[in-house]
Amino acid sequence: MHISDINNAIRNRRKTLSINQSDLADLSHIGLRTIKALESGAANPRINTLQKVCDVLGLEILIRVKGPGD
Amino acid sequence: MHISDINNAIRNRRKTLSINQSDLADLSHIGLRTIKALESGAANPRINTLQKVCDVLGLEILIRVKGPGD
DNA sequence: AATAAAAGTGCGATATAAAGCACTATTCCA
DNA sequence: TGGAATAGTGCTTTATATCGCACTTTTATT
Repeated sequence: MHISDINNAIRNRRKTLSINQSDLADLSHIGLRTIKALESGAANPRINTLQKVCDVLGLEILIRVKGPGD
Repeated sequence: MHISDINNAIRNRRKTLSINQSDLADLSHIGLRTIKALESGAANPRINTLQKVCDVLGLEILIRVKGPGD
């Protein structure tokens, strides 16, 4: 899962967990408006914002050296 | 490499490539002041900013479901 | 030790993420 | 198909990332 698909990753994971945007907003202490922006792709979020949402969803963000076959 | 170690990941990778902060700033089209903030840890960068720097350094940002053993 | 190169930091200006609010659009059941 | 739940969007305000500039501190080289 590449970072350019943040919005889909988050949405898919949220749906897998069967919660709505409002729940995710509350659980992650992020404004609903921001969650909406995140999922609709109209966002360039700060890393902390992304991190908070990922924490709630059981997702992790990694940074690593790109391999030859990517 | 977890996201909380962004600064170290970037610094280590930059040193591996033997370039200085000023070079990295130019190559990634990010202000030197921002690169400095990034590496010194005094930053909550936007994902695009991080992405640009990672592109130059041959790093990739991933998002994935957290495994049981993390 | 002296100098140069590289990195860290304070400040002010600007751009924009994040927020709430109000409203519209879509989805989904009964 | 009508109503309820959920999701998307425009607006304004507030918080803060990003920027350049100037300066200090640290590190490296001779």
